[in-house]
This record gives sequence, C-alpha cells and structure tokens, in this order.
Amino acid sequence: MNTKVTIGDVAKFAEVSTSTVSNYLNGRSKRMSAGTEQRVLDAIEQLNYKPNQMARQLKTGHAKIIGLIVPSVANPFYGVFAREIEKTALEHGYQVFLCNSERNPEREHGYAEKLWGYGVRGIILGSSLTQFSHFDDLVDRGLHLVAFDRVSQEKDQTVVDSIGVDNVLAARLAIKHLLSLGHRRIGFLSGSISTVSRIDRLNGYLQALDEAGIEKDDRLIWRGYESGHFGDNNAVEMGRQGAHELLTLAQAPTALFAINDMYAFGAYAGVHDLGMSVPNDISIVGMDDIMLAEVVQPPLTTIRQPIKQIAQIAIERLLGRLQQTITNKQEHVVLAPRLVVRSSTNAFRGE
Amino acid sequence: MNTKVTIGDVAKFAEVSTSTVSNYLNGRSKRMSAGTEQRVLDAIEQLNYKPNQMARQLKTGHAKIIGLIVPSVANPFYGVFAREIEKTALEHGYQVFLCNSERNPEREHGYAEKLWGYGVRGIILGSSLTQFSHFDDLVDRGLHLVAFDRVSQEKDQTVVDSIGVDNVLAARLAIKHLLSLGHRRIGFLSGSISTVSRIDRLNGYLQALDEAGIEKDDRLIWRGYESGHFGDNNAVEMGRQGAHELLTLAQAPTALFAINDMYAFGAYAGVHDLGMSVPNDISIVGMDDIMLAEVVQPPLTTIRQPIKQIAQIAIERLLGRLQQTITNKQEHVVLAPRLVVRSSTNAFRGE
DNA sequence: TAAATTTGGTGTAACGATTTACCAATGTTG
DNA sequence: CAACATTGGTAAATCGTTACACCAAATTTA
Repeated sequence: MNTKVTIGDVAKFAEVSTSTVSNYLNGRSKRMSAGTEQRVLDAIEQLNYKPNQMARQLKTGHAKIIGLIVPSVANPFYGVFAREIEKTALEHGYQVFLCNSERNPEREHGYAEKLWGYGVRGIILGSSLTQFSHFDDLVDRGLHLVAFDRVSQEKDQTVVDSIGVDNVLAARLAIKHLLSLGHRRIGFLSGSISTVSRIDRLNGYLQALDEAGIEKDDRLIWRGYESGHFGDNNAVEMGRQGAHELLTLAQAPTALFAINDMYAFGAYAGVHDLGMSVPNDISIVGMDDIMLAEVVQPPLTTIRQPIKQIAQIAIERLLGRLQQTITNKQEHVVLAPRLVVRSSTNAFRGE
Repeated sequence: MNTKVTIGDVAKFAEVSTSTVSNYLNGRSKRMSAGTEQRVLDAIEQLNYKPNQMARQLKTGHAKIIGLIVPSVANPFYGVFAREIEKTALEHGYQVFLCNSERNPEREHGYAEKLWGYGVRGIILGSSLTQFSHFDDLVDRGLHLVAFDRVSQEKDQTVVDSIGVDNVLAARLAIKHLLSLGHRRIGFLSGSISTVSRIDRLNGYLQALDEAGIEKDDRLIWRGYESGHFGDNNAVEMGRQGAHELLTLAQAPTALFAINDMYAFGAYAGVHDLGMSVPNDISIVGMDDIMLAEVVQPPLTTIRQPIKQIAQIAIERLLGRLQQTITNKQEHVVLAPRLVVRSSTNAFRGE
C-alpha cells in the first residue's frame, strides 16, 4: 500500500532524467524525440503516476485552485452559482475551494488569508458588504479578486473586477410593473440592507416610487430584526415573518417586492397564513428567478439574474487575470436584469 | 508588493533558528523559554507571517483539506449538506474542496485522483452509484472515505464508513401513509434508479405494496428517460414530466411518491398543468424535507432526512479516521427517517 | 564532586517537483 | 572542412517547512 510514485520513479523507469519527465509534463515535448516521449508516456501509465500538486505548487508559487466565497450554498441561488463556477473552473483545470462567509467580513478575510496560504491567487467573491478594505493587503500582495453583486465604490482603493446585474434597475423594473398594475402601497421585503446590491435595490424602489409621485413610507420597508442578519440560511422564514408584519399593518401594502425568490416563497406562506391569497389579495414579485420560481403556485413574477452567464464571465475574467491575458485596469461588467411576468402579480382591485 | 515572508524571516527577526519557529508553530512551545516564545510570537505578528501551507503539506505529506463530492450543489438538499460539512470542517481547521460529480463514476474517480494529488486524505462522498470499485486503488493507498446514502455492499472490498438513512424504511413509511389513506394505485416518481439509495427506496415501495396485497404495476414506476440521468440539476422539470406521464396513464395513480422534494415540487406543477389539484385529486409525498417543503402550497408531506446530523456524523467520523482516533473496522451508521405529515396527502375519494 | 538528566535550543537533510544553465552529438552552411 | 546552429537531453539549485539528531549549559542526583 501507500506506494507513492514520484517523478524520479518515472524517470528511472523510462531511463531518462527527471528533467525530461518534467519537460514532458509541462508541455515541452517538442524538446525530445518521439521515442523518448513515448517511453515517458508509457512509464507514466505503467506506474500510474500522478504529479504531486503540493510540490509543484511549492515550486511554482501558485496553485491551480480558485477560491469561491459565497454567503451560503444553502441558498439555491448560490448553489447553482457555485456549481456553475466549479464546472467552468474544472474545464480550465482548476479546482475550487468553497467558502461560506455568511456575509461576515472577518470570516471572509480569514478565508482569504487561508486560501492565500494554500497558494490560491484568485478568488470569486459572492455578494458582500459595502467595504472591501479587509482585502487590501492581500490584493497588494497579488491576489486577484472578482466580485459578484458588488461594483466597487470610489472609496475602494483595492482594484477588483466586478460583475453583476444593475440592481437599481432591477428594483425599478419590479416596482414599475407593480405600479402599472395599479398598486400604490408596495412593501419592500428584505433582511438587513447592508450590501451594495441590497442598497441599490432599495434605491431603485425609492426612485420608482418617487417618479410615480408616491411618498415614501418607512413602515413599508421591512429589514428583519437584527442588523447584520441577511437570512441566507433561513430566507423563507424571514420572508414569511416579514410578510406577516407588513400585511398586518394598519395601512397594509397591496403588493410586495421581495429581495430574492426565497423570501418571496416565504411571503407566499405568510400570505396564506393570514388567509389571503396571491395574487388576488396581494401581488408579489421576487428576484433571481431560480428554477423553483416557475413551478410554485402561483408561478412567481420575478426579476431574472442571468446566473450562468454571470458565473461564466466571473471565472473567465479571473482566469484571464491569473494567466496574465487580462492586464488592464479593473473592469465592471453590469448585466441587465429582466422582468419575468408570471402569475403572482395582478391588477390592484381598488377599494 | 508581493513580499512573501518566510519562516526564515521570522527566525531572523526573533533571533532564533527556524527550528524554533517551527517548534513554536507546531505547538511545541514547551521546548523554549517564555522569553523566546514571546519574541517568536512578536516576530510573527510584526511581520504578519502566514505559513506556506504548500510547503508544510509537501513535508508532512497531507493537507488539512477534505474533499466533498456530491451530485450537485444546485440541488438545495446538497447545498445545505455542503454548507453543514464546510462549517464543521472549518471548526476543525479543515478546508473543503467542493466537487460536483453529477453522479458520474469517472468524474468521481477523476476528482478523487486529483484530490489525492493535492494531499487530500479524506473524502466525503455524496450519494453515488452502486459500485465503489473505482476507489479501490486510492483506498489502498490510504484514502479515507465516508459515504453518504450508501451502505457498502458485501461485494465491495473497499473499506469505507458510511452513514445514511434507512431508505427501505423511508419508502415504506411513505407508502404506508398513502395506503392508510386508502390509496391503492401509487406512482413511484424518480429519475434513473441506479444508486443504492434509490434502489432501496424502490424496494421499500415494492415491499409495502406487496404487504398490502397490491400487485406491482411497472407502468407506475417512472424512471425518466435516459438511464444514468438522475435529474440533479433539473429535478423539478423531471418531476413535472414524470407526473404528466403517470397521470395521463389509462389507469392513473391517485398518489405519488417522489424520490425527493424537488421532484415533488415538479409534480405539483405537473398536476396543476393537468388541471388537477393536490391533494384533492392526487396525493403527493416527497422525501428529504428541505426547508421549502413546509412553505409551498400545499405544505408537502414528506420523509425527513436529518441532514445536519448526517453531515455532523460524516465529518466527525472522517476526522476521526484522519487523526487516527478511530481505527476500528468500517462502520455503518443508519439513521431513522421520519414521516412528516402536512397537507399534500388526502384520503382517497374512491370512485 | 562526578555523573546523569533536563532545559533550551540549533543544523540540516529531506519532501517532490520545476527550471536555468549547460553540454554532447549531430546537422547545416559557405 | 571549419564554423556555427540545432536537437535532445541532463545536473543541480531551489521553493518553505518539518523533524530528527545533536549539543552546550544548567540543574539535579548519588
């Protein structure tokens, strides 16, 4: 057992030097005769040789690993995001380290440090708080970061690429849809509003309302209880609770915009608990357009984020940075969200 | 930039040898005076030294990394599983490599090989096919495996621990519940039935039916189209399609047992497409009890798998193996599934 | 007080790959 | 045929840690 075969064994077997084997391994096979190449190949197969990545990495200084930090893969949205990232990474020969940050900056930073120690030089960062400063030192040392759901702000000194959807527009799309259906009291259903994307969405909500000449009512904006609680692991419960509170208000809203589809599903349950129904008594629009959105009853009207495309771009950009094929200043890709109208929204049946 | 500080720098700064720093790092601080220890500690802080894990690993021969191979984190069930694993691993100082196998044995093996090359000596394997043989060589070399959803069979020569729920019982619970409500024609809604757990569930289904004196009807067992397609990434669509086909049979079933909750949700949609309703026209029981199960309309009757507990045990066992605190022969932990009755099942209203 | 043990360290050979020189033999050119 | 390139290959230093083997001084023991 535990017979570890090294490059030296291969070399011996093929009767060449370790350099030659290494050359072969690193695609420099033009540097040897066809016969030699074949002998090396045979030796590798015979001995079932697998390069020791740790040694390779120690020497080259970096690992073919990228880090993926998301709030929580327990949320299906990030689940499919993670899967997509992993799939594409694999195609490029990269492995992915999965990290659930729970949106905690200290955890994020701790992870990043640890990943750095593992030779990781590229990280994809899922939705996070407003500050990037905890990554400054790492980025200075040469870490590449691409942030999802988080265009960097002026105050950021750290250079990172970013990709995401226009969240202001996303919320506007949702609210305008509701407005066009005649709704005037529209609730904003969210957990803690302290990520860039959530703040943007709130702004979009506010803008759309303002443009329609509707006065802002703070009671209609539900932010959960504790600040810093985003409901990544219990989004449905949060949505349910929030819906309860919003709908039992003296002047209850007739429509709800949920921060994501899971919250929206929670809201469905909340509405149902109260003996009301979607969309007859209350309209709901979600965000993300996860697979389930199409399948629940009633099918959810929501704002789609092109998640696969986002994952694709994120990783290609990161790999480009790592392989030095992209060297320009930071770039921010912003994709357009799209309203998908299904059956959870209905015209307001005025009193 | 890129100032990499090594153990040597720390040693120089603290005016000791690298050995001493290494001793300190590896918890052998009793081997030095308090003064020395303090100087080392200071040096580490001053220089912001982080050990290079690759070098450490190369030397020690293993990494503090565990591999996690699941069908697909796009499925929320595995998403929360992954999150739970990662959380517990982190508490023990381990990082997790995430791998989506799509239940493909070759991918599984490829991943395992790759992970081995990275110094990974322990892997948690999510639900997989009936054979383990593709892991034989790795296990011989010293890889520790704990399998979820997959008690090893006699024919397996490979020693692996396993943990999971009694799947035969799970299906029996579901079917008996349906039987007790008066249903006699019960559909089995699944994708490819070629994992141990799915085969077990099918057996449980068959057993329960048999005990009730009901003859088996193959047309009631829906297995998707292609063999080898499990619907991990499109479970809802599979469930929807399957429900369509089953319910348009000449002698359609009056109840459905879905292989997991996502399929069940798909079935909800399928039932709805056909202008029928759950549970009045058709009863559905799912499996897993993911968070959404409670919140959909109607709330889903399902068989609960204690997923967090499973994750906990899986990782503790694996860590025990890695740290040699568990050295006995392989163990198989089988947990009891539990029927959670909600509102998607109703008494059969006979014709 | 001589011998033995403990305390508080240090020197250095690995771990397994990569890569920069360097070199011998062969082929090419004027 | 001398001078020069090219081809095919090798030796050896190196990456950052770990841990075994060793050692000098201080302390304890008989």
